[in-house]
This record gives sequence, C-alpha cells and structure tokens, in this order.
Amino acid sequence: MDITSCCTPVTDQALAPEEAEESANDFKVLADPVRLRLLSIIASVPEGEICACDLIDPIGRSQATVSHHLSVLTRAGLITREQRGKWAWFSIAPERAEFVRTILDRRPAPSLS
Amino acid sequence: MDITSCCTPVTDQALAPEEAEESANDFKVLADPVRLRLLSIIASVPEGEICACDLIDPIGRSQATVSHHLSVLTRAGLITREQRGKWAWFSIAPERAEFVRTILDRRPAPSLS
DNA sequence: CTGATGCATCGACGCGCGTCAATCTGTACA
DNA sequence: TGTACAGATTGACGCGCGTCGATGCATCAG
Repeated sequence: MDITSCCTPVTDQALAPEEAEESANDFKVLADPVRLRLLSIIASVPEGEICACDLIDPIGRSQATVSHHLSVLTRAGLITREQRGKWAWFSIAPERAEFVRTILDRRPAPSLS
Repeated sequence: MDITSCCTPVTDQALAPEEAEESANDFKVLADPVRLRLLSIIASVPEGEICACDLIDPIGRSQATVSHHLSVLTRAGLITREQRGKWAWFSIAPERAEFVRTILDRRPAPSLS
C-alpha cells in the first residue's frame, strides 16, 4: 500500500478515548528533559549500570528531584532499580533497550517546534 | 553489535541539556489524549482530510479547545491546515504520515503504567 | 549504641497547560 | 450593507506536575 498516494487513510480506525489516554500517559513519561537526560546517562555508561549518587551532579537538580524522576522511569518500566547495600543501582530495562535507543536517537519528531 | 549482551552501552553518549529540552518538547505535543484522538481521526478518514467542524462532536470538547489543539498539532508540523471558504480542512502532513502511523499503532511504550 | 551516609517520602510552592465563555475576524449569501 | 456562520483568539480559572527543604528509613563504620 502506498501511503503517500492521495486520499489513502494513514490508519484504519480512530483511537478510543481510553486508548488515547494510555498512549498520552506513555508520552508524558518522556515529555520531561530531566527524565530524558537520566535515561541517556544510564544508557551510555559502559558498565551498563550507575549509582543514583553519580546522577545528581550531572543532572544539576536536588537529590529529591532526581529520586522522583528515577521513580517515574522505574514505574514506567524503562529502567530497573537494584538496591546494593546503601546504594541504588539503575540500568536500562533489557526488554526496553531498543526502544530507549530509538527515543534517544533524536528522531521522535524531527524538525518540530 | 549485540545490545542484549551485558555491559554494552545502549547509546554512545549522553544527551546535552538543550537536546533533551527539544526532545521533551516534541513528546509534549503527543502527551495529550485529545491531540492523539484528533490525529487518529484525521489519519483514518478515507478522504484524507476532514473539516474542523466535523471534529468538535466526536472529540466532545468546546470549539475553542479543539481549535487550540489543532493549532498545536499544526505548529508541530504533524498536520496541515487549508482554508477553503469559511471552512478549515486538516490532513496529516504527508512527510509525517509514516511517523503518525507509528505513533497511533499503540507501540510507543507498550505495557506501561 | 551512635553517628554518618544514601535515598525515598512528605508537604508546600509556583508555573504551565488544558479548558471554556466571550469576543473578534473573515467568508458567504441575500 | 446586513445577517449568519466557521473558526481563531483572548482572558480567566483550576489542576497537575516539577521542584526543593525537611524528614524518615535504611545500611554501614566505629
């Protein structure tokens, strides 16, 4: 099917209100610069994981704020948290690695704004 | 490169704050259920375009609100607006059709929440 | 036991944004 | 002209969320 042809529907049917609500909630998780930067830092460390204490300085926000965003990302299933002694270690959720890579590739909606 | 192997960085380097800001702004456009429903309705009409007057009822919001969201989507380059007499016709921006299809496929972040 | 440290949680604050009624602009038709 | 209608814009309101200081809860060292 040629989607570039005239008068061809891009999708087969409209989203139900509940579906739209869910999708919007998914995008809300990604609609914050601090969360995107946290994702990108975690995704780029060679060890594959990083301690929460090493995320506060590069982010430049309070410890409470960083902890809040890490909790949002964890609840969304994008990262995983592992307590190790008094330190919390975070890594990209393995089954979401490909998705996170796509997100951080800066190709979600090029030439917007 | 095997991204599923242990200790392999998912991305090569972290996002700059400005890049993160831009990406977050892109996602903010999609982080609203009304905008997603507008996109999906416009994308699913067989004619490939639809009058603004035919979008108010199915959305179930005021004319002002629908107009506002249409303006956000237009400014983001996701849809195009064409004035025809007293009516405004909207269609999915051709160069974004593939992107919009991906968005509406409900695969942005499956099994979230 | 005691003090120090890492991190989550709480309460409060301020800003941004989705929403709507009212208004304004422009087009169509008589 | 004058009326009717489509739709963008404005101003105001309320809620959600990002933010931070303060506090609580662990763990570890001495």
